[in-house]
Amino acid sequence: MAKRATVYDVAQRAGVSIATVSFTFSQPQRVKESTRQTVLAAAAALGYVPSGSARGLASGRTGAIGLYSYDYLLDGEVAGRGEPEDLVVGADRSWFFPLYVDEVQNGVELECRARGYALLLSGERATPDTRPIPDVAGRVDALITFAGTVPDPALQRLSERIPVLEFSHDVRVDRVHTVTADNHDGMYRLTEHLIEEHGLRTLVFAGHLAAGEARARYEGHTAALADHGLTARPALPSRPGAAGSTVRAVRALLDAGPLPDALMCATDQEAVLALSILRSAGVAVPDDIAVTGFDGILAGRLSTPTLTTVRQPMEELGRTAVRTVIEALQNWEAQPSTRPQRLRLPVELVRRASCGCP
Amino acid sequence: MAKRATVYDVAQRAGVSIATVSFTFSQPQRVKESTRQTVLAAAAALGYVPSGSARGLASGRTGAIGLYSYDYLLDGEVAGRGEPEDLVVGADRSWFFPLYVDEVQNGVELECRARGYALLLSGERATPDTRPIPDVAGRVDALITFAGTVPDPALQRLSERIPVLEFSHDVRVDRVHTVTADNHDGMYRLTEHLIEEHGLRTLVFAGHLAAGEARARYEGHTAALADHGLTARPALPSRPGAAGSTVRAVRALLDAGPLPDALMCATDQEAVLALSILRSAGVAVPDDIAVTGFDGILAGRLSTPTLTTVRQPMEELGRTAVRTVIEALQNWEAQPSTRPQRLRLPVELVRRASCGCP
DNA sequence: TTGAAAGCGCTAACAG
DNA sequence: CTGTTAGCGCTTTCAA
Repeated sequence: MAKRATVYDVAQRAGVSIATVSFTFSQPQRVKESTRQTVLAAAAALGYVPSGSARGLASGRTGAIGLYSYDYLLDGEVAGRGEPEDLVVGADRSWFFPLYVDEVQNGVELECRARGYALLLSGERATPDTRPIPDVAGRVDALITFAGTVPDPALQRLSERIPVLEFSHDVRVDRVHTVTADNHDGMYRLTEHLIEEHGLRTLVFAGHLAAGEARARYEGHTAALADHGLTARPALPSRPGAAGSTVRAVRALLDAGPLPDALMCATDQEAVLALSILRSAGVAVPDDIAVTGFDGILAGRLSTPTLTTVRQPMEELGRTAVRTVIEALQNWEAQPSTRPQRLRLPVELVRRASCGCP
Repeated sequence: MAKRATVYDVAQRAGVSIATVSFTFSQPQRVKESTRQTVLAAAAALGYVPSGSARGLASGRTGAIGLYSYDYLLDGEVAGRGEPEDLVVGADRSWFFPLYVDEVQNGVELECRARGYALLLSGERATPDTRPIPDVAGRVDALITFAGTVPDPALQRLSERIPVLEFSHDVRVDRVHTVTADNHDGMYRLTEHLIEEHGLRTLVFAGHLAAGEARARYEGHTAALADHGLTARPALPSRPGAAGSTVRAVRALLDAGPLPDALMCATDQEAVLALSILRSAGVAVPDDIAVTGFDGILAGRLSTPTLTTVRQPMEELGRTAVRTVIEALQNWEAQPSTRPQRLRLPVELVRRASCGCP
């Protein structure tokens, strides 16, 4: 409770100047051993805790990297209106935890830890009564964001001040680094697998094409179909996290007459939901219809049947992002004109039961 | 790249004082509408991003809560020496992700988000070349730690400066709030379940009794045994995260002659590992021996057989912690003498296959 | 409603 | 090796 001790208090108690106190902590070797011990003792006695704010202000560096992510409570369809089918299928976050973003975030955490940076987590708020983007941006040395969480103009501005990286397929802002998985290739191979190994012919894609990743996946899907002389159907609109939209997509499929051979979802989250909806509709997967996902989240291993999917190197995506911004940070003063990185990591096909594989 | 804009730049461009700029952001209603617009326009034009450090220094608040957790690379036995059995059983973190700490952290994140706080993540480092504890402590308004990550004297000191909460069973530092699950009760009931429902008699506990949680679990275990007229055996030393220790514990069991009826592990992490070790030794679970865990992590649902355990309300533990420190923060100035919270959340028995339940 | 001015606690030249 | 001295950018009285 006592007023927190400052460098001045420590300096006074140790009988030295505040500069010496500062050096004792920041550049120990610059201070004579005996002096250092005195200072350390004084600091300990006073319960001195250096102020991160003051340090950041004076040095111009915070030692933290920011991660800006989604608002998980965003899904008004589930939390708010509560459509019956949402409740039935258990569409809440905990049902799927850890999600794609959680695993990527885990990679970010691990790499920050390894590199000695603290990680400042923030994100969209359901109630936009605050302005958290500048809030977090002003407190970190570099910023990492998930696609779609920060508007382009804001990203643009921020990227002029600090290194900014977005997990996204698209390149929309000049100076922003991007890291993504090979969405096109993954979906191409998965589609090809269904066609060649399982002899499926009528394949339907469901996803939210406004998102760059999903669009790339759809393009991989249509490319594979074309290469095998098949024609693509238009994508069914469905959005991960908006259970209602996925329910409607699946229902549309059920109502449209004979089922296609396969339903290829843009994400595992949607696919697992689809599995659950199909089952409660009495449709057998994979016998009546094959279902696939994309991402490789744990929920796909726990589903019935287990989910065939494309696994992204989630942890590695996170680690790569951190490495990239730290590198950018080091070049920041030196060569401001360094080109932003545009990284694409390889993915892996995961054959499980939902496509008909054993 | 341009030197980042400050209040001075914005003030100059808007033709007002820096105080007005500050007010525009912090207390909009105090500024005339037209002035505010002018300031906002100037800020936007300059790409102004308020400095969190300066703000924190001046206001004395950071708007962030710190979470200090384990170093996941800590396990030298796995990463370093690489005992063969560690490699065999796949003892790395990703095998178990998300761990107990991850799910608790998730709750912390969610609640911080909901309450408008940013979350600063930090933790022990394998290489202790830095001093991250004060580092993070100096940058946040309140600190949450996992038991055992911060030495008591440090906790003591920090708790005199900011609200501190530890996820721990023990109360070792006066002013530190604690949140924990009911370890004793959970293990008591689990032990009772094995005795009453499955008729088991010789039960062995494995865990790291130096940890308060594990000790409480062991005590619940012995209490249940005593209440049923059975005698407890000494606990086998095993530590979660230190695969080698668990391997040795299980091996000791195998070498000691006839197997006991059950192996009750202090954590799921150890139990899942035990399952894997027993299987490779040709021992059938639960037929030859029952195995149980504690925590309720996802890995226990994926194991073969699935793991009977006690589930802690992990997300809720995290959320409760955040609520508690925020409340403490609000009382901080008002009534410094507020007693620290000592919370204990209820747990739930989860019957799965590894104890012999269907 | 706005401005002037005094810090907040620390770092980093620059002297000595 | 240590001390002096400017700030770092913002918040916050207190006046006007």
